Amino acid sequence: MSEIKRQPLTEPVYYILLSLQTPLHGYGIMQNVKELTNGRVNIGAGTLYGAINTLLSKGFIAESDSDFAKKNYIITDLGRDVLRNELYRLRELVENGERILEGR
Amino acid sequence: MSEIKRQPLTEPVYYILLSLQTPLHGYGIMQNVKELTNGRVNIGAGTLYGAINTLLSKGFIAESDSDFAKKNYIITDLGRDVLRNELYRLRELVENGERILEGR
DNA sequence: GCTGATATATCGACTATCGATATATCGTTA
DNA sequence: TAACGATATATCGATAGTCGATATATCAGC
Repeated sequence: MSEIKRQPLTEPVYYILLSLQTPLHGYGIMQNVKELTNGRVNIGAGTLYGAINTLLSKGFIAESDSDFAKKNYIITDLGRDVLRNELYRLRELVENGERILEGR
Repeated sequence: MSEIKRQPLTEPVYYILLSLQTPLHGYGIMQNVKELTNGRVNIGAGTLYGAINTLLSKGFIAESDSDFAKKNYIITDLGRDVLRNELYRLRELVENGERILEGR
């Protein structure tokens, strides 16, 4: 497994990548994440646009069908690999937590 | 739910709290986390001792039966509440990931 | 025309992480 | 007994991520 594919993701970045299975623009990501988490996760503007630039430069997302007012993004194959690995990592956290806290 | 009980935990802090169900010292935490995660999570010294101080000041852990060479710590009731909430948050991340990535 | 929602972007403050560095003790073994 | 690696605590600086505030502009409805 290459290093780049198994970096832990922060919660905002995880939800940004989950939101980009189909093309979506920045503001739409904000709303989508808020809805997905029933209002719990509110991505700040600074986080969002900073994260988008970082994800673009890492090749985890790409620009897609932007018009003059809205820039749309979509996850790349590399981004999907990273996201799948993150899901494994999260399952490990949950399993360890359940085993230790609930004695399973 | 009070604010302090639902702050997202970072991975190192999560594993530090999981390690302190029984009294343990700093270096023991390092080793325990490495073992729990099959070598994947390696908590740096700076992270560990910085996190211990933060957790002490927040009341999530407390000192317990230290001797001159080893300082032992244990999770508090507040810390256990925080850890349980973190487990709920992680399950939400996993469920959202599975639903969106695997169409469940 | 006014207002609020939509939309992108930058800034500074803050926090956490990490590896490097430092110091000291302990047990083994050459 | 001297040397070594493991144990153990602690600080430092570099880096990166998050957040809220601020700024700017467009768009729809009233």
